[in-house]
Amino acid sequence: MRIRIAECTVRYEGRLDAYLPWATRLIMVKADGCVAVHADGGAYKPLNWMNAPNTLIEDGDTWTVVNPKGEKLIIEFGEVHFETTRELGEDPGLVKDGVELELQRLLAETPEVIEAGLKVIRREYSTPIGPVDLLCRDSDGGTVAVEVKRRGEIDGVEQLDRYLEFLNRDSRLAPVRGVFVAQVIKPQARLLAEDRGIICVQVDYDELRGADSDLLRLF
Amino acid sequence: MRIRIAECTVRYEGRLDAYLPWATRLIMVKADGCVAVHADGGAYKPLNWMNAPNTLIEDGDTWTVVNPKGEKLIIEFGEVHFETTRELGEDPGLVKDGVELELQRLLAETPEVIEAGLKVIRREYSTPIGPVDLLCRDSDGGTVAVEVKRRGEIDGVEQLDRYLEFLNRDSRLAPVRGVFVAQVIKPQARLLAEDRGIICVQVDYDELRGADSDLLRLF
DNA sequence: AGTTCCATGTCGCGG
DNA sequence: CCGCGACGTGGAACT
Repeated sequence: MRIRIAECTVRYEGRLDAYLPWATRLIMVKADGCVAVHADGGAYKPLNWMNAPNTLIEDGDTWTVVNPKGEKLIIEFGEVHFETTRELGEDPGLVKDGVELELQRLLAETPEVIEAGLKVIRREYSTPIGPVDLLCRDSDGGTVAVEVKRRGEIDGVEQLDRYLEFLNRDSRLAPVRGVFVAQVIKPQARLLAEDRGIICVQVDYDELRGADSDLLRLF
Repeated sequence: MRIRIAECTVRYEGRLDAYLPWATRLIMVKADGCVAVHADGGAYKPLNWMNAPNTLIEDGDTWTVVNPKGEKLIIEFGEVHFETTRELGEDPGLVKDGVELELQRLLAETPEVIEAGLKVIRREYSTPIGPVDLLCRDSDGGTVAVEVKRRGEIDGVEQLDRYLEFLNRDSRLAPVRGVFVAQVIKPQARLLAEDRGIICVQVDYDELRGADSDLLRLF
């Protein structure tokens, strides 16, 4: 990794055109070749950047970074206040927990938290327009399509609605009800869901983890 | 801005739980207090971060960053290979060009590139479910809702369809046709649009700029 | 390579 | 502060 703090202007020509006037900024060049230009504020996102793969050409006080798509980043330097280079080596990477897939796995193990008597037929049930998170059967023998989201928003409801439209064309499954499950469901999403006859269920991740381990303790 | 290159582990507890094993990384603390942990690769996004506003507590070789939402970032340091601090000052900020708003502005000035005889009634016409980009009247006196996108994808068509559903309930406007305008329109979006009776129009940004300045030259 | 969908999305604007 | 939509979204998983 190479770090430079310097006076500079930056021009980006690609998906849009953008320009940064003269100021002091930090320029970071990583081992994979990606370049990021940071200001001293405004969160983790750089002001300008160029992702790998790309080519960095140094020509005096001008750096030109181009990528295969034809996007271009041109940095013109004034005074360089500071510069250093250091190899960091490979990173073992991030271990995550608590995302949608985990939520789906927990719900697949304890579908009764969604609705009493609900049984999972298939996870990731494949349709031509994408996989339904959980395909279930309710206590009356009816089919239920469950869409799981961490946060329930309007596009998630529409996604489920598209699945339902398709599933209901299959005479072996029809009629299929929809259930929209999320940790939080936004009012607009709830409204649209109700309008489309889709039931909304909010679940708590920690409770779910508890219910899950309670269930496992029975065995 | 403060920069440290060091051996470290990082734990994040907040919207999810995540953990980074021991490795050499770059830690960046900006003037506004935000913290980012970078590996030597993998684009501009840090492995872990905490945005402002937050509080950084240094306790020996452990940094704890907490924010008002209760999210927490804990960095434990081993050997520190390098450290520097430097004030960069305020950044004048980025000047952008060529985004949706600009496209919308250009189209509002030359709506005839969408359809001959089209006239703009209102930009950002407000509805309870959001603003319609351009509300127009066609040469036959019919109402036309135009949704402008840089890239035309399926969710944009659905957005327009929701607007149309609403606008058609207004007897002063109905019937309202929909026109979906974008620089590129994906096949799936085009298919869905046609299915919903929505017309698709592709426009070229540079041509539009040309048409716009041609038009201005007449005055 | 193209497409779809998730994200600790982030960011900015308007109510 | 919430809601909502754009983003040079980026990134991963799957076809």
